[in-house]
Amino acid sequence: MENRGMEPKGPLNASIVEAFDLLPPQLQTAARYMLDRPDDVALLSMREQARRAGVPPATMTRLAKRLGLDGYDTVRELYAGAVRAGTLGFAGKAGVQVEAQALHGERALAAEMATALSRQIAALAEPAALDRLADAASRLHEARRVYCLGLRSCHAAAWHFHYMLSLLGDKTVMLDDAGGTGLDAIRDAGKADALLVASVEPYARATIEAARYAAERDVPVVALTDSEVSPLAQIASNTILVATASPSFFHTMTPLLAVAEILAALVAGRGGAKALAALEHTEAQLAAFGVHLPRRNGR
Amino acid sequence: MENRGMEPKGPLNASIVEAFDLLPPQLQTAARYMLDRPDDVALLSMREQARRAGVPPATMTRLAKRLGLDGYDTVRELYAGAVRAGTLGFAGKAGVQVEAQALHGERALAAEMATALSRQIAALAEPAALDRLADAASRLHEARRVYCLGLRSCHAAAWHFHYMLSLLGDKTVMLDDAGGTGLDAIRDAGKADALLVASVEPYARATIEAARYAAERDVPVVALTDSEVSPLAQIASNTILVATASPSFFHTMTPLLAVAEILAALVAGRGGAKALAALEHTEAQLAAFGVHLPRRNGR
DNA sequence: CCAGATTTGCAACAAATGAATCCTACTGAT
DNA sequence: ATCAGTAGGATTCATTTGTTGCAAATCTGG
Repeated sequence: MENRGMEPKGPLNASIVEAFDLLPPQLQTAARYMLDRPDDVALLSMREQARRAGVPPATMTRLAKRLGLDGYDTVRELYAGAVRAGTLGFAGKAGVQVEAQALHGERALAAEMATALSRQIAALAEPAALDRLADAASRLHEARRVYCLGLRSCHAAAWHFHYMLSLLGDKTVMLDDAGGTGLDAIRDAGKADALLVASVEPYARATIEAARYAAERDVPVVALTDSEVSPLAQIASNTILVATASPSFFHTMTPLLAVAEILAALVAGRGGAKALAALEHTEAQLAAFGVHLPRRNGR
Repeated sequence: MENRGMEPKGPLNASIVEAFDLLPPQLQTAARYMLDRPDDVALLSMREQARRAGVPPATMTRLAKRLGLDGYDTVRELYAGAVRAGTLGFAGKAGVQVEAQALHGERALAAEMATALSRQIAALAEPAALDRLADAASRLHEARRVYCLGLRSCHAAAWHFHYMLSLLGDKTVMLDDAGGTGLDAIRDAGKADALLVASVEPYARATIEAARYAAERDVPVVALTDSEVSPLAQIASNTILVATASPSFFHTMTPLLAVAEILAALVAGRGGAKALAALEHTEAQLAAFGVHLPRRNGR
């Protein structure tokens, strides 16, 4: 993040991209950082950027020279100029832009979807929503095990939540229908566990039934759903509401995923240093398996 | 610490104006400079600002303390934050909220994540991004079949794209590693097909290799990735960039899902009435199977 | 496998930064 | 006229900054 954005145009992006392939690995990570967070380049000291990029300070200087500039100060002046000119500005304008300049057809739809999503997600920062998120995170944190359930359109969010927490340990269990075994694993859930369940209209019967089953067994149910009066909301002990309306004729699941990610982050945050250690352990394991392409440094 | 939603410029403007009359002359010139050039406050060193304002450096420090802050570094951090968020206006409202009403700990993190996501997604409405989305949609629409690939953290987005389009017919094929069969199905892809592939840092080796394989066979590759210089971007014929930065220590996949949804909507839109008919057909089938709860369900 | 070139990290450096201190100049009330 | 009390400037100090030199590590071609 930071900010940074979908297409963070830095003044040097062109040069960087062009030279990138011929750059040695460390310089690539530095270059990459500059591409990813142009506002940092303008606002932070060089050493601080080096710290965040995970390279020694010298690398930043070397990169600057490699790009044909005098030193890193020159780089920063360039990016500062872009900030002043508003070239770096991400969105914001976009919202206005969409309404002002008449976009037509496909582009208009895409732009409308993007701005709609943006608003819906921004709504999650409202105090009421924050309270619900914090409460839910607390429930999930206290649970011995968290069962994750989401079918059909809600599968992506539930699965992703499970995936994120699985990086920190084996606290979560994904409930899915693979192999026709149904959602049997929910039978193991007890009072000390919790069920994270996502469902939006039209509510999948299997989802609701599983949630009901869990609730009857006094398993705390954390529901991600689309309405205060959804069948899930009535079962659940915690409910988080997400918007699903969209300019297209599909429902959107993006706010749902956003909530899933925020919840996962909060739960992980409660884990504190232990969670971080677990994450590093996982990463080390993955690295040992060669799952990922080599990345010349961490962070 | 009052905050009215949308001050035109600096985050301290209100405090400054309020205190201005009671300020000694030299501090006033310093204060005026801060009011006039908020950009400089964020981008220049304190001494440099003092130089330009025509006051000794000490004055700037004194002004900062006079405003109730620790020192001038604090001032600059504030203005830097405003540049990151404020210059763009729009969802920044919530961001201001975070700073204004002292949110602490968990809620603050949640709020920051939400606003960051909101901004990252809003960035998708920028013209450059819209172009890329439209081009990619065109590619996918023309393809006979669309193979969808995303492993690990990118699985959710790839799967959801597949799911959405699967509601409209069987044009898409999901490539996953289930059952250890690997990504073999990609072998069936040909020139007339397309591969939609998502991968962000750290790039999963299998994903990149599969994409490379496809590209070598002249299968058009539409890449959803996080950087212009990601290994995917170099392979792909179409690239769409998404932000993954997040205040939490996880990468966020929400913008990725947003792109997936927008793409699916665009592709569906190109299908026109036929797509809609297919959707209704699917829904009828699902209803026949009793997959969903009856719609009128409340209370 | 090795020589040669390149890349990389560390330590050192001078220059700058932001803040603290000291001291003079000024104010206004008595 | 005196004398607090503040303002403002210069000086100083401990940090931090951006850069460079050098040696170890790494890669490359023969």
